[in-house]
Amino acid sequence: MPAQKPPLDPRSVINWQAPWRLKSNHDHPAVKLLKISAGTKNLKFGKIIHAHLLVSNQASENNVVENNTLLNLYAKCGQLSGAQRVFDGMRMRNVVSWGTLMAGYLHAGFCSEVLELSRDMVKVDNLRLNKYVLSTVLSSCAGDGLYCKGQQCHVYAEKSGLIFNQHVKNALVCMYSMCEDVEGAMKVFNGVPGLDVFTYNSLLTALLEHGSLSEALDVFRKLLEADVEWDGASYVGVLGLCACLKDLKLGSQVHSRMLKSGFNSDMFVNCAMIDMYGKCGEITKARKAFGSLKARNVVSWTAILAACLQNECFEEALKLFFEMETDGVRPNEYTFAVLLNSSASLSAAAYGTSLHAHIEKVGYEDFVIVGNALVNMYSRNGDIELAYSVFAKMRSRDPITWNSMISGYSHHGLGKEALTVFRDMLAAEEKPNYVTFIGVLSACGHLGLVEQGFYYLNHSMNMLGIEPGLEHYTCIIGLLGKAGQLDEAENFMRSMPVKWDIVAWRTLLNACHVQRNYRVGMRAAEVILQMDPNDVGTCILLSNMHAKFKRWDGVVKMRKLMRERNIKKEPGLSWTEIRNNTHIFIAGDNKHPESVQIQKKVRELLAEIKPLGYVPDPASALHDVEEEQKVDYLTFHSEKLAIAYALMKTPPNAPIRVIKNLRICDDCHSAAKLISKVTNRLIVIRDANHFHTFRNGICSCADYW
DNA sequence: TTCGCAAAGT
Repeated sequence: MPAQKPPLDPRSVINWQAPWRLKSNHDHPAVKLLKISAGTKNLKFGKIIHAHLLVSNQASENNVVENNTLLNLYAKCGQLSGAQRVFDGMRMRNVVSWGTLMAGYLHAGFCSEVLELSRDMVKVDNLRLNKYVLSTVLSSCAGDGLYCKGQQCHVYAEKSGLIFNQHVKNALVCMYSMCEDVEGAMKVFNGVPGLDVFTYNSLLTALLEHGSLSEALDVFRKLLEADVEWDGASYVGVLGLCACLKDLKLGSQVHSRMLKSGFNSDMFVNCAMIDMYGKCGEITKARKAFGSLKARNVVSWTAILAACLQNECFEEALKLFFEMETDGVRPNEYTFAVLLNSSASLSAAAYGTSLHAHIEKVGYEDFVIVGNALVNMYSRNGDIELAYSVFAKMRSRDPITWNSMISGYSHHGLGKEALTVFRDMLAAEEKPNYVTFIGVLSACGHLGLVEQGFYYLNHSMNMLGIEPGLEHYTCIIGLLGKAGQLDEAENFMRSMPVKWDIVAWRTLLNACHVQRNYRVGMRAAEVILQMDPNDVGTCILLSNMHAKFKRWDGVVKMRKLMRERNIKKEPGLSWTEIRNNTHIFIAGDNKHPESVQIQKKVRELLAEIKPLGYVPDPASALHDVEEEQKVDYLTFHSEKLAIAYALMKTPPNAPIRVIKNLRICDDCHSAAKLISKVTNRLIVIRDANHFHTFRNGICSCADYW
């Protein structure tokens, strides 16, 4: 029976007149058209062909190739039920039929169904996995994080020799990367010869995502040696590497390579370029890259916003945000996350709050990254209660959400609350990571839980396969120091095969300062000054310590040393936000228009707290100011001025929030405690390291900071 | 019949 002429575009190159003359099924015009429909995802057109086959009685449940093509059409177009119907109706099936259906499920995100199908394929039709099916199964393992299944596939790939197939190898590398087994991924990468650009790209991207920078650099070097041609994804990956390394030189080289190879109009590559320049501190070049874009989308706008904020061009960022909206590009969750995070590092509390309102108005509050950024913003702005209320309301959370809350509580000295959230995290079956334990260990520090801290370090982390790092060990120093076990802390440092940095030794020195252990403190200071003879913080702490022990010769010696080496401390600065305006105070400052009233207010406050036991601490005298300044320095430390001003300008009962660039000194700390009592105000001071929440005469840090 | 890429962060 001759084929009917279907209602088709006459320009079609297919010969409809004489299909019977064609020998192979593969060349059947209907099959060809179905392939075209699938390739262009044109379901409507494909359905017409399908209907035609049915009407003209050409459709046959025995024609495997034709049915596979049909199956592929529905699978590609995301019509899983249609694909499944075709599959179920086939009397004869081959590996391709199974593979096509599985690819459909994979694409729609039904990874476990893919694994089920692969089992059925072996069991029901007694077929073996080929390179296509194995790749699809591996991708499903990657998508669902099914590490063990993925490893079984690896064994099968080795045994069957399919591992030498490019796609299988790429899928394996990808599986290991997605299951966070960097070593496994690198093993396949290094062990099997013959890599293509996809392998490099997917491995590089995955390594960057997991922060394995040295391995990423390794892969990058091999990519250069391999002399394979880069595609867009290679540029994106390599630029991402430059951004993480903050390697401007390498980034510029990649830029010129990109210009030569004609990838300069690729949107993805250009966004990565803006990001790279932003992260490398080259805001001018980031701006230039953004300016030369032919089209802008929400990603490129967000990238330039982030670049501005990272480089502290705050006003420009606000201007750009406005421009973006007038340009008709709507901000999305990433844009809001960028803005929130910068208002957190700025501690622009009022801006953060107004952003929150805006976000709720446009309905972006349910995105995890936005929730995370809100938790972070409120916590960093000193409002841990609001941070928690956002956290509690979040519908979905990721490890960052939990970590932000745990470390937020820890920074605020709320160890008990931090550990409660940690327990909730475990109960929610979220896997803690490297960062989680930094927060957990510092919470143990606040609570003085030495044994528990060591248990987390030695057992819990080990069980979870998390290798402790310098930050964890430094938490342990803090933990021992806080518990007053300074000799133990020092022994721990001297016996562990850890490359301690200045921060770790300063943690010990600080503990000695608080616990008044002159002996260990001097030894710690000696080590630090060997590492960096000009470490300002240590010189000051050391001189304070001498003063505490009334070793005035030591104080004089330190002062002399600092003068000789021209070690200048940063001037003490405090700021507070009142009705959207930020007021900055410098110790002993009389340039503020209301400085007379402010100083009067400070004197009043100090007189008020004197009966409660406030005694000026001479050891703190030089904390906030240079020695040469002939001011009543103790009285007019910057945080005292800020507190006094906030008390003058805010309604009774309103909490007071102050940020200070240095550590708060003993004197201001005890004054703030008593002021919170006599004025019945909540006072939150964020200093260089901690949050101090003063309430009714007590500080959240329990006088240890 | 299969795969990878951009903006946020603790």
